[in-house]
Amino acid sequence: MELKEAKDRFIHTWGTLSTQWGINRTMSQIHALLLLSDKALNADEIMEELQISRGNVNMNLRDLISWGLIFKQLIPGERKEYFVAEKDIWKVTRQISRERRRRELTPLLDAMNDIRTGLKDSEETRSLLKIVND
Amino acid sequence: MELKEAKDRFIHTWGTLSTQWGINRTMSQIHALLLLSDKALNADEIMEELQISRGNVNMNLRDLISWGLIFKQLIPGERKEYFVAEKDIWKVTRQISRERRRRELTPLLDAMNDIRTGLKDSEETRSLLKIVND
DNA sequence: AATAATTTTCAGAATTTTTTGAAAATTCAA
DNA sequence: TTGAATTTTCAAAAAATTCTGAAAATTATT
Repeated sequence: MELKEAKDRFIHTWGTLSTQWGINRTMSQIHALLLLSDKALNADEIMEELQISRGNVNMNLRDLISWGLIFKQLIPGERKEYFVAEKDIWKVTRQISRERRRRELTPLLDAMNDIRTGLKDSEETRSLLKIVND
Repeated sequence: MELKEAKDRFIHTWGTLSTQWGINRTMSQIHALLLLSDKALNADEIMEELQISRGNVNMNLRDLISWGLIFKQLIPGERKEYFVAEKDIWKVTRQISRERRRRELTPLLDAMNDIRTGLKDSEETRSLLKIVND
């Protein structure tokens, strides 16, 4: 297998599986592409490589940045913005866990808390409280 | 807050957040409903409670069973099938992790393995191998 | 200040996922 | 058996999500 083919397969697999984790396909394909690239890439290069629109690239790059998975890199003398991925796979994993907790688990726990404090105490509430308190 | 209201809120919150984790809303609402119910419920009761179709209930019940999160319970003298959820929240968590690993992580690792073994060795492959090997 | 390059936005289009509901299949009781 | 009760399937409809592309906004250059 050639390097190009291997990379394409990796990007494709990564993108397909991600949807099952609630992450959209393009976002993870861009992430994979940057993970595998040893140089920083700009929007046009990503569009070209993945055959997707500028708007799509732009939105997903910003998402990836907000997840702390990629970073802008300004290249002196270049007008365009370039992007690089965090390459340390363990940092990546930790960062994803941290963000998920912040974005999704915390709101759930808050909602549970609201329920707990708002709930009248009674014999009946036991099973609910047991679950909500864990 | 009344118990009924608290339960409804819990089910709703659970269902909303789940989509961000790649689990569909109905599946997690049914799960939440069964988690909170101290008696086993049948399809009609779930349809009624969540206002969804029979087909939808049926499919998602089977999904939940295949995830090991709920179980069929046959009630003597009853024709209908009843369902109960695993109530121990830690067992639930462990079960979800285990299933996700089996269903999603394993295929990813397999795909990576294919790439690794199929890849010609060369100077260029280093960065890819580094990621794939971790 | 004018203009050229680049990025961002977002309404509508395309795609994907979920849901419905009626028909088919299955199960059980008489 | 027969048929009534129940469960399962699945094509089509509905809903949700993602993507496009052109216009608007921003940023840098002359």
